[in-house]
Amino acid sequence: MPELPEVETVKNKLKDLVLNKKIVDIDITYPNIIEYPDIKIFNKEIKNQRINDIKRRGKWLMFELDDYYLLSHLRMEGKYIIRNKGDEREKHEHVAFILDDNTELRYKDTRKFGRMHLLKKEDVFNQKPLNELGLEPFDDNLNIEYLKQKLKLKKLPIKTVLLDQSIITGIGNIYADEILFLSKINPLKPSNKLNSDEINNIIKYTSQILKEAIKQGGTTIRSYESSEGVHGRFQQNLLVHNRENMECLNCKSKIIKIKVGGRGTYYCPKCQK
DNA sequence: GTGACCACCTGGCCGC
DNA sequence: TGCGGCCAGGTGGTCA
Repeated sequence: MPELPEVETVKNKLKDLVLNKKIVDIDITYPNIIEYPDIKIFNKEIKNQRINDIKRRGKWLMFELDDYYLLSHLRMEGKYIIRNKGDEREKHEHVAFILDDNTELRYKDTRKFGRMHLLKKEDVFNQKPLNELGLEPFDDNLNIEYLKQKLKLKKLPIKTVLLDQSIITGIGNIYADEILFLSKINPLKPSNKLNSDEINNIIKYTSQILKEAIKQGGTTIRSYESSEGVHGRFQQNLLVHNRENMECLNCKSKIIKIKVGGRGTYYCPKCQK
């Protein structure tokens, strides 16, 4: 499932492939992917827009066009692929952006969870979905005062709160487990019970883990791979996630799996009291 | 305002 | 071997 490092990897890969190309046509076979605006307007407005840059905010890919930003969230299994114009459409390829060099940028999403928005450039940061996002993990403003303020009213388990994109954006289920393991915090601990050292550790390890994951090209787990079939290597670095019944790399206890807020959560009961 | 629950989806896995 | 049911999970919507 693409989290921040995977989206960053996709962004960098796509920049090599589609920058400065013009979208001359579009073919959408699963309209629900288009969240905003109405699909007829989307179809009309995106034509003849050039892809001038690709950015990222949290888990959102931002294609900077002439007049608009095309925002794309990959959710669980979304990926982008380049094909030649007219190549047979493969299963699960729901959107084809036909480019001016006789290639097509295709959005493929097995589970159809991904969503796209087309927003006027001047509006993009002050309307949904970007205006609801919290700080980037590498933002200098992500400090103990900020996080303490955000956590003090939250009684929910810290694992659940780490997944709240309005506080820190970009953390998903895999990296939340890893951050809490390194921070030696039990995922069930109520957020408002964390002390300053624990909050500091979360800030420190969030940045450290995500930076390392970006360096490794993200994590390839289950069905996720980035565009063009690129596999991330960070899964080799995972300390607890997906390691149920295996030995803790720190204390040799058994890693256990529980549900927190409905999410599969892995942790070491001895290291994370 | 907060928190719990559900829907969206499909493929993989497990038990029978 | 084939079938049915459960599970995976990011996000938004609804309801208490």
